[in-house]
Amino acid sequence: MESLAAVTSCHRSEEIYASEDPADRWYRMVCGLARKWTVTAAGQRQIVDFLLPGDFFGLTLRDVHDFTVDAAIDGTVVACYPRRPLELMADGDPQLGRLLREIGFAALSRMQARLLILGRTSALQKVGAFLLEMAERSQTGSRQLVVLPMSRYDIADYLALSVETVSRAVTDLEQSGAITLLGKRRVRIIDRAVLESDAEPCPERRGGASTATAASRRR
Amino acid sequence: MESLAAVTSCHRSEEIYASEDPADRWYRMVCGLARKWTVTAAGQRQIVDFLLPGDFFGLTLRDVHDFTVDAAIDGTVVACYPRRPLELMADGDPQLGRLLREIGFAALSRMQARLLILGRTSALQKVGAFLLEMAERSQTGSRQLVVLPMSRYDIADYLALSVETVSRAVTDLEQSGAITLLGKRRVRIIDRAVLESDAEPCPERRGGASTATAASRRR
DNA sequence: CGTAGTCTTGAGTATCCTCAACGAGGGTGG
DNA sequence: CCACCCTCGTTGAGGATACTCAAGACTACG
Repeated sequence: MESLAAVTSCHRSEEIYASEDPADRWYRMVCGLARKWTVTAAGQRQIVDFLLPGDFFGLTLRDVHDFTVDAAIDGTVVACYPRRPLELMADGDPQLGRLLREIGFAALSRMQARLLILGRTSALQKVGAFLLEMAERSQTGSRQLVVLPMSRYDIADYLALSVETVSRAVTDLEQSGAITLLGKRRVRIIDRAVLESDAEPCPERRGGASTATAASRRR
Repeated sequence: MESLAAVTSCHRSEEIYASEDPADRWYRMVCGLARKWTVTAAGQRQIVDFLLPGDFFGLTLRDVHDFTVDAAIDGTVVACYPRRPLELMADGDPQLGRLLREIGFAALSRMQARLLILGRTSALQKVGAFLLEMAERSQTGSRQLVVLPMSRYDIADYLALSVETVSRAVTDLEQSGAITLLGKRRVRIIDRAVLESDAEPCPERRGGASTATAASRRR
């Protein structure tokens, strides 16, 4: 598979591909950070995914891309693979076919995890969950330390919050002792429980699967 | 592939699989409606996906499921396929391997479309986008008519809103002339533009890809 | 040293959630 | 048959949260 790879380096805000571009390549992050985004009908930039080293992207059924992907920081390096040759190669190699399948599933579960974060109601919960996600995904060795290569604006557009709210949430989390800031872009996680469910008494769950009602009570 | 299928019918709220169940099968919706959900740390039910006829689900890399899937209405029918035999069969059949890959990609793009809905800021936008999504996915012949098999509670947990807010948004959309209600669960779409970007002056977008700032202005 | 981008904080307002009540429809049992 | 219960859907009032607008500090860079 790597025999087909072409590696390129990107500076900040350089587009790797744009929405509506022909989708004839797959990509893999080598290092740095990229963001997958679109502009909504209401005119907001919505970041759909942050792409970290090891992540594949550009996967689609359609023949053009739905989103734009650009580098979030200088020195972002991506490998790209021509799609047709790759699929042809997979036709003769079940192992590769299986790998490509798994790559798709990995992207899928990343999206589902994302949905759970966006589905949180309060800003504190969203930011807390985001920090935990980044701690999980960017294994910096220590599970405590989180490096945030992206700006607060990026985080805001990722969580569908305003920049100010993100900033306030980070400040609040620090003041409540859940995290410590080591500069603007480095965070030490002190209390995971606070980030997961932000100060929630968390009553017992209901028993039966009988009805749709009860579950949505409780914020 | 269909030679491996087993078809079952489910009554309302019957679980097709539960979170943490072994993930040894894939599923395909035949008819009816199912919901994929989990309960967040804060105790809310978050519906991650509505599953409509033709949709595949249960796809994962892990050996247990992350979410629970249950039937949202009586008479929901699903086909299920044993995972290992299917993958073995794919090893010898590139065409099938390709199909399985495409199934994964379809689920992925469904999730990305979902993210865009959840990322909307106002309740009117979320509900409007939801109606358009349902109109798109459940092809009822007419592009105008939308059938909503799920309850308002389900919609609320899907959009991360309260039931009351969903209800009010639907009422507002009707009073503003964007939709017409034909009973509680049937909607006629009058003005798509209103649903897409809810009363948005929509100024021109900025030009350069130079910075992250400008895009997040505008709600 | 000025400029541009980033990040934070404050004040006021709009939106959405909570709590509460009520009506409609369906099923069950006296 | 009708009372009763349960779920669903809707509406109103009040309060909490996040957004908007505005200003200022900090950093990097030419």
